[in-house]
Amino acid sequence: MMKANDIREEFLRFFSSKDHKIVPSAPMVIKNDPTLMFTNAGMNQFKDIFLGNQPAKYKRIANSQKCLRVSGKHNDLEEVGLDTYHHTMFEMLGNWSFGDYFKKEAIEWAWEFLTGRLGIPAERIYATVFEGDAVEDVPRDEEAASHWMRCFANHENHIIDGSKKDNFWEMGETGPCGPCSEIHVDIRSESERAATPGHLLVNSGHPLVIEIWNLVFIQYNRRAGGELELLPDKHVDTGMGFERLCMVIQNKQSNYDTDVFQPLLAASAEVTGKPYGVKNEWDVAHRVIADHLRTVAFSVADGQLPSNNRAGYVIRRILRRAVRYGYTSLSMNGPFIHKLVPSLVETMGEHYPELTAQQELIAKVIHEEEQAFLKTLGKGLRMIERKVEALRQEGKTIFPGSDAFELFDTYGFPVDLTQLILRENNMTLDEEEFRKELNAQKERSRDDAAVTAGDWVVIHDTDSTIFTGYDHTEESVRIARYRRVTSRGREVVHLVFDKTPFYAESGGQTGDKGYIEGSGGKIMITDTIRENNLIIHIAMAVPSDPSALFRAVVDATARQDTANNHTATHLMHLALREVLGKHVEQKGSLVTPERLRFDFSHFRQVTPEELAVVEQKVNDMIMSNIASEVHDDTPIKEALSMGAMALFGEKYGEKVRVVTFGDSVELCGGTHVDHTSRIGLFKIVSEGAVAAGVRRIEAVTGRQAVNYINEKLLVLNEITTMLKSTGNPVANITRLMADNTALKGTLEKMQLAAATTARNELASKAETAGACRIYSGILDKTQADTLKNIAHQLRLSDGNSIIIIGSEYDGKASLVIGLGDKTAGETGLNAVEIIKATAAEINGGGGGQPFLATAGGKRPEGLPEAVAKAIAMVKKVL
RNA sequence: GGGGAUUUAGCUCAGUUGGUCAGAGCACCUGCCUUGCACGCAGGGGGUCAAGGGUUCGACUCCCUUAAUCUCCA
Repeated sequence: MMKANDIREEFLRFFSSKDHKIVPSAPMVIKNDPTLMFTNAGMNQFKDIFLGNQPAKYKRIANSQKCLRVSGKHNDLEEVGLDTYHHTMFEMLGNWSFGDYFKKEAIEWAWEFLTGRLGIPAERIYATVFEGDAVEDVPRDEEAASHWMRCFANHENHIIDGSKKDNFWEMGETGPCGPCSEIHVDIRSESERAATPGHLLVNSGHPLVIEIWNLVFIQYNRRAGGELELLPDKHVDTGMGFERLCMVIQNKQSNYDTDVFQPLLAASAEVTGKPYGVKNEWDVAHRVIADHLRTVAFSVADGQLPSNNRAGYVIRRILRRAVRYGYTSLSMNGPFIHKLVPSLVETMGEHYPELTAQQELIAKVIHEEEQAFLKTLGKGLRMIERKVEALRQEGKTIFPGSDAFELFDTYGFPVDLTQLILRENNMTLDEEEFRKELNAQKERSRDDAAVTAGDWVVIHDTDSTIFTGYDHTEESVRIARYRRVTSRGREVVHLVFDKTPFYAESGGQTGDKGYIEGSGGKIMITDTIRENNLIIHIAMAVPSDPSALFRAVVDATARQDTANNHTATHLMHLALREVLGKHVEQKGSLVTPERLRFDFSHFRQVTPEELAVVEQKVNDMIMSNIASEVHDDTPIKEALSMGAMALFGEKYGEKVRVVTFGDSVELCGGTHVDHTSRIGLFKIVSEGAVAAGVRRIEAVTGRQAVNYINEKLLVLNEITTMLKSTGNPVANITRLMADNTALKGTLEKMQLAAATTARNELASKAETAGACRIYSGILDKTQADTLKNIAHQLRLSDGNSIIIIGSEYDGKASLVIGLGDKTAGETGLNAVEIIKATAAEINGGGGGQPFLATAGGKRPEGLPEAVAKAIAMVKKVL
């Protein structure tokens, strides 16, 4: 039997023999494309070539690409596990032609590979061709059909017309597109095939009559208005599902039965104690776990950790889906998926060294995520139990959809789990209401997210922008093209130049700001971003004459600050590896003019001592005034042999830019200082954790570092000045704190004593009215709190008391009325009423409880009046 | 990007349309009893109630802003 690894090799060898350049898989996580979070098709890394933003280096390319289909147009997540062929992550084998061969060769070679090299019988193969579409005014793809007719010895019923839905491929709303031709294979048994001919089952969702290869013939461009225009260069883009191909070649009925998944399923069965192939519910769960583990592990290896937004959140949800299946179907209520990582590394680590290298991190991240999710599950379970109990008390059996939605929306408690629990309690969910709430939320998000991009207006046709910013911050430029983009009612303009000194956000370094200036005046550039390889300058307006020549000027101060921070990041990376060890790998980086932020793999806290050493090493390198050495267009192999640190999950071309400062050698496209001394000073500001096994350091350099230290020194100076001491401020403060606690103790005692004195004095002057005793008076400079205290003590010690006291403090008047328990209960007096009536005298307001009320006012002179009035009020009742 | 939620002692969390309310369990310290498998008893330390404004006689509690974290939707 041909092993999966052999099949992949055979594919690459075959197309290599047809003069194709074999390229490595791009990372799964996409960094420079706002329309796409993950690579979801083999063609993603060649998108710029199709769009005409970049010339093709090779006319023919073939590869195997890691893909993820979990968001956007292709979202297979909820299907995974239920059947035997959906995956979140899969490998796509593909061959490409960029303006080179077209339909004839693409079809002939596909045929030759499948039937000749892999020996798939011709009678089991079916090909579809585009039937044409009247609305689009596109005819049937006769060209493709004629080539297929020459392949099949007996083509009757083997060439099938397909609709626009299945056989017209589009990348997105706009852009390159064209008809496609799919190859389907029938792997049913002889008897089944005799009973129902295969061509009737093509594209009908039969699990054993499946599409394995899609040949896309890109010949049109879809404009924003919806019309199609013919492309001058025609391209071929093909994709063949690797796991499905393995299933066909290995004579299996399911992708999961191939040697790609079997070891994982076996490990899952082992760890959970539930064998595969015994019970459908268990099997579904095992498949979910095997698939999702692959996805999460590769994602972490590519540098994308689970997090609470965007791509990271997608990864988190995938892992949670696996945990949930383990929890409900396999009774796993503790973390276990992380235990399967070694098995994955064993089967795929050889071809994907990034898995092996980061095995420990992957397992640790997964473990932590499992624990966190099990905790939210536990929380949700408690909430749902409370609600179920409340419903039971009321004798209801329908669980409100709004409650289920709240559990789901706010607490992340899966709705199918809610339903499961309700079934166990003989209750049902109001699903309609739930859906209504969900749709309402979707509506809100859609309204908010509306972004409309206009067509590019081309002024000067150029292949790609030349970046001159490594050497210049000013440049005379022409606008190559522009477009207007509206988002949330605000319009911005995207400008592309023929060449530019502006650095576009990339590799963690933020984009340059600045302006362009022409005869019509200045236009500010607020940011520079990168879409794939296009450098886009974000401006507020289109110049009056876009075809004119402009002077493009980068904000040089911000650029210098950024360069300081970027170079310092490299130096710190090196220092961290020297101090902590070689396991330190960059996991994220942000370089702005203000500061730098660096995330890296490390399993413990970095101690203050280690931080100090790192900081010292970086400052030593700064003071050594090391000159930069930059090698553009270095072959990647040569760069790596120079000791350059390549990052997993980063896409590198064959030629790379190498930035060297002494022992620090990195592959980097960013802007740097020419000598390290320009950085001036490096200061670490904070260190902390961002995820399991990942630490974050924030630091400042240059002017910002000086500011930072000055601010700290200012505080220290203030402290020493306040202490009036030249000695050690720490010792002084320690002593002060000790004194403070001691003083607090004495003060408390004295206050108690003063309050007791005041109380006694009030008691001695107390006058009797009926059954009650009135304690009244004006105390000397007493805080409202203390007054309250005294009143409270009096009312507790004497149930028949009426307390009316006031005092001036800090220019303000306070008044407190208290009633003993008996007074409050029997006389009908209410402290709140009294205080409200009397507070006017001190020009204030008040309130409280019936037995104790307070008031504050701005007129201390009114205090005697207020007290007298209160006494009068009380006496009237008694 | 939008909606919802959370933030109180070292940890896990209580805190009633604003009012003697800053608490519990675990952990920690001291003493006693005892020596093991969350031992028991007594006493004790520890909190700018995320940060900053505002309303109020009075704010952990109400309002606004900010931050971090969680969560759903895009």
